[in-house]
Amino acid sequence: MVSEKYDPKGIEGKWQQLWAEQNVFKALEDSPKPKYFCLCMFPYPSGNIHMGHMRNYSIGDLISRYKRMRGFNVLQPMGWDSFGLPAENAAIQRNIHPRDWTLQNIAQMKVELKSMGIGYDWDREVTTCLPEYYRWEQLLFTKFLEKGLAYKKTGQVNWCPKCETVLANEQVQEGACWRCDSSVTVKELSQWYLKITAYAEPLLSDHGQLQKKWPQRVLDMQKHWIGESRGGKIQFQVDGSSEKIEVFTTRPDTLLGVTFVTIAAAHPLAEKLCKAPQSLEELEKIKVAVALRRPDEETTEKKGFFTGSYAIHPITGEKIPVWVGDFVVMEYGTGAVMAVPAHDQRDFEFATLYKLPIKQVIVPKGEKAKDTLKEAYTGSGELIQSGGFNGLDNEVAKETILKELEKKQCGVSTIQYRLRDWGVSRQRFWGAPIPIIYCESCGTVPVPEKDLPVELPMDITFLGKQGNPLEHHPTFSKTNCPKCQKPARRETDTMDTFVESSWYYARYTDPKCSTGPFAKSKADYWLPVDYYVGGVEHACMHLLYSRFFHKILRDWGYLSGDEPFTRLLTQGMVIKDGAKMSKSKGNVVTPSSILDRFGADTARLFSLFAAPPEKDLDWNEKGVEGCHRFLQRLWRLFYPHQSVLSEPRANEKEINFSEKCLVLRRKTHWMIQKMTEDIESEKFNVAISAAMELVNELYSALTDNDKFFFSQDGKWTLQEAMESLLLCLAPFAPHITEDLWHEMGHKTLMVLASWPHFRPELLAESKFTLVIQVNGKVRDRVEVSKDMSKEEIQKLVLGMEKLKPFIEGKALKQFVYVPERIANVVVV
RNA sequence: GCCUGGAUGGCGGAACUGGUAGACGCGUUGGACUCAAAAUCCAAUACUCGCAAGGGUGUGAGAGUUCGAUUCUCUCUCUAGGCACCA
Repeated sequence: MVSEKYDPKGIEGKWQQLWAEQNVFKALEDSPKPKYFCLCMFPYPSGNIHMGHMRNYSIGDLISRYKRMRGFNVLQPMGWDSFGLPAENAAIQRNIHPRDWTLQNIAQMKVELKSMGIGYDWDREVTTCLPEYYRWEQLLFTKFLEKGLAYKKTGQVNWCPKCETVLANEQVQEGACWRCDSSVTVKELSQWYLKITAYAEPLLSDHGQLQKKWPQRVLDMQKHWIGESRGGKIQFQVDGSSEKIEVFTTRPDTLLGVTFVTIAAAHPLAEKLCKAPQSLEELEKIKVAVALRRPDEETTEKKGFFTGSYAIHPITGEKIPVWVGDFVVMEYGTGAVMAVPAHDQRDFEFATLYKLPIKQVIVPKGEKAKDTLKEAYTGSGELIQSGGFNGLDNEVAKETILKELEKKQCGVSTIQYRLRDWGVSRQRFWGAPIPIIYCESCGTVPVPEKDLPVELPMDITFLGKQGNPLEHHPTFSKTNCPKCQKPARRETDTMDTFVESSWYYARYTDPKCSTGPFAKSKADYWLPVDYYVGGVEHACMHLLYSRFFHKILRDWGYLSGDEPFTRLLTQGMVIKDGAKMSKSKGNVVTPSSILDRFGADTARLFSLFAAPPEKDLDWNEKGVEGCHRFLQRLWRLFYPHQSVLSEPRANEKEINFSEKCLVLRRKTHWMIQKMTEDIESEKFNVAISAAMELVNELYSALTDNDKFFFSQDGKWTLQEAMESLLLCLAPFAPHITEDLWHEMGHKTLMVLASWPHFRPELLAESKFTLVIQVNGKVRDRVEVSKDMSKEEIQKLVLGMEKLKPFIEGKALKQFVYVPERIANVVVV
């Protein structure tokens, strides 16, 4: 017997246990149903579940449960992105091994997740800090090396003095470390890189497959991040030397407007070209200034100097001066630009400052060159002062000129990307060791597969400074060369944690595989992920790296398909009092406190109701209470009628429904339709409101006449409404609905029930509310029959008393009638 | 500066392909129940003029298209996120 009071604590644990005992969330590959892989971005095990997690997983579980009810074989796994800095910080502060700290946190968070009643297949749990996971990542790294897609490069890297670690460009935000916010400095280090740039083109072009299924802004952000520029590389011979300066330009059409060449201070030829007096000192000054420049620094006046050397224009053969400019960066393109001051604003400013010639070569069609330019003209037009190219449309000229240069073998059309290779070395302990051995005779040798994994040692001391403790470990770095067996040194750098999260989704398809990262058959069955939910902050890093790995794994034959995630939902942050919840702001509300007070169903319902999923959610205690109140209302709708509701349903055909029942049944089927559509279109907050409307309507029916539900048709109507409500709310509030479902007499678990079908014929009405306007302003409304013709409607409307003051004495200009909606009388 | 979103009551948010603006929830007010309170139930709730009937105004601002615009077009303001000497 159901108790009078809704007691979430009493029912939630009970059903969670039953679901677990009956293994309802276990995903197997031998189902006749179509597969559905629903995935939420896995958490970093920081200690406790926070509101962002709760929102994320409520969305994922809603989709998973909904799809299961729609007849899909659903896989929803959970795991732990468990390498990372906080574990090392904890190790330093508390003298505990990062592994122990991490595993404790995982245990704690798992308890919290379970108390939320999320339907995970826990048999597929993946923990990235365990050797059974990272050994495969190490294997993949050796494949990268073998395929020439991993390489070592010495260069300037971002160095965080506090974390004592290298940061990827992507991890530097406004000159500060993305995690600890310290100012980032520059340091020379030898680093491992993965050649993501080799996949720039497919990463960009496969966006076509994601259109409409991923948020447009994520696609846009990735597109800018990859930053494709089409243009050409053009060589300028250095006058009196065999050296060539290669420039990259997107505007080969302006080639005849080149009046000088500007190179970066870090350009390899810079020193050689500095022939003018004092030019070497100038070079040094600019080098230092550029090196100290912060990424977020505002651009001031451009600085530069003439080197004393000249280059030969590839078309005209003219001698043009070579300058060094601080605005030319070595990292992009070729580190040298052809300066066209008339058609590039930066070149224009530079030329104006140093009084260099400005030559116009493009003018709007039919116009002539201006006497003086106030700024660069970057628009389109036709070529002038360009010899044989005169009169050409500049878009056409781009190709024509490049072709001419190709003939002369001093130019080629290319595509330049902004994307840079992915530096994966970290001078950190708590990460997957890079499986490399340095041998004095054999050089850089990958650890053979049979020796994997390279495991992290347990006996380790954390100082909190002096970089990676692995370097100070007595034996870790000491090993023998796999090739020649001589003593050799093991790499002590570990991998960026983004490497783990780049392929974890695939590991879920075969999480215990001990012969490889996963079996291809399993991956082919489950992948791609059908629905991926997580924060938009991962738009450019995690989501790009995962796409890169997926293409790599496809090309190496590990799996099939071009893209890892078919559909992406980026959920907003959880905000309180106008700011993101954070410890420093002291505005944190923990999910566990909400679970204790209101239960999991309320917490989940509120997470889904308070805002559309992609928008920020403002945490509001009163709103939580409102959701709790709704569930209580649902409970109380059931309780007084439990004897009626638990009776077996009669045959619908034998019931003669009163008008009142038909109205209620219409609302029931309207709700089913509305909720189905709204869930499909990710408007979860609106879906919930439809259920609330039906509950309100049922309450009203009861207030009118409390004996209503004892009549045959009333009872049937209530049973149908209640059953539909429970089924539709099941993905939002699974415990209370499961409980009431069983109270209604069902013997099987609701989790496994089918989603209800709405009956269109019950939604049909013979009447509708006609809105009557005069000159576009609403003046009245009237109930009319659907089978009235336009003429009949017009006659009815024009004869209406209420309209008289607005139309009398005026001429009817037009009568607009939109069937079943609106009638507009236009008078003048 | 550039790119992409967004702007609707006191608040969170609804609104089909251009067709009743404000669903649903919160809050507020009033009522019922109660000795009383809480809880619950019912009702009202954009602003404004009016005793009322009824009228006027209203979706960031301004224009435009239309019988009719929160929705489409243009200009602008504010705001969030992303990018930035990218050749």
